[in-house]
Amino acid sequence: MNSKRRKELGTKGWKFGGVEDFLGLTDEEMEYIELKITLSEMVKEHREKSGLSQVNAAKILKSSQSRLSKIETADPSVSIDLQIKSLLALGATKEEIGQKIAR
Amino acid sequence: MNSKRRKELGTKGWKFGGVEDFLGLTDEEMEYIELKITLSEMVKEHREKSGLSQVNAAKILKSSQSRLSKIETADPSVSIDLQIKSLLALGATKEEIGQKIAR
DNA sequence: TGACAATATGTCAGAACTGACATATACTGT
DNA sequence: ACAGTATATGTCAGTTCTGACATATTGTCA
Repeated sequence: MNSKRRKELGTKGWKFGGVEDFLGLTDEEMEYIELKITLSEMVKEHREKSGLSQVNAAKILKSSQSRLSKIETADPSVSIDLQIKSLLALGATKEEIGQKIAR
Repeated sequence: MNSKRRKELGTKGWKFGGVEDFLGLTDEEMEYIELKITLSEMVKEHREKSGLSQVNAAKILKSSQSRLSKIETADPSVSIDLQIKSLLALGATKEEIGQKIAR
């Protein structure tokens, strides 16, 4: 990740733990963000596979189109918790989720 | 799960989505809880493998002994988010996490 | 181009989560 | 039984996340 991209994340609401701020994420922070991005892609895939718009899928999730959009774009205001609940609600299994995370 | 156990969870702070309340968890809710329990076991394993007490491990996590205990007992007040951050901080990799979730 | 559907972004009040503390219970060795 | 260590449980003020709404942007088709 170059510093331009990092700055971009920074200005969009990502803020990172300690001293390193955003000129040097720890491995741990990197993995966390990567994980979140993986899950966001997975939600989008599942939704599209079901032929649903965000508006309709949001109803299934008992949420709103705007939040679903944020889920699918790995917005910093979205927790991994919500991403996983969304995946399960869209019919993904633990197996699928784990496998995608692992590789 | 029998209804006694379910009641126990109910009284301990677990509360489940909709109509079914706790006489009939949806698959989705079951999977969510199972996932949380899996992660809680994983945190404990990792900590013990490192020979750390909850007090010492909590320092690494920048949290408290009591919260770590809750993480390891899958307390309803703990998010999957926090469990995953904890695992990463204790040195687990995405690969390990995914694999454990998947099987 | 313009109308329409889909997705993205900004904001905020209410809900859920977090770290910290106090306290309780369990486990070990003496 | 007692002291010491480890883990569990209850509570709460402060922080973060959530759903909803408004609005903006992007994509599609005639």
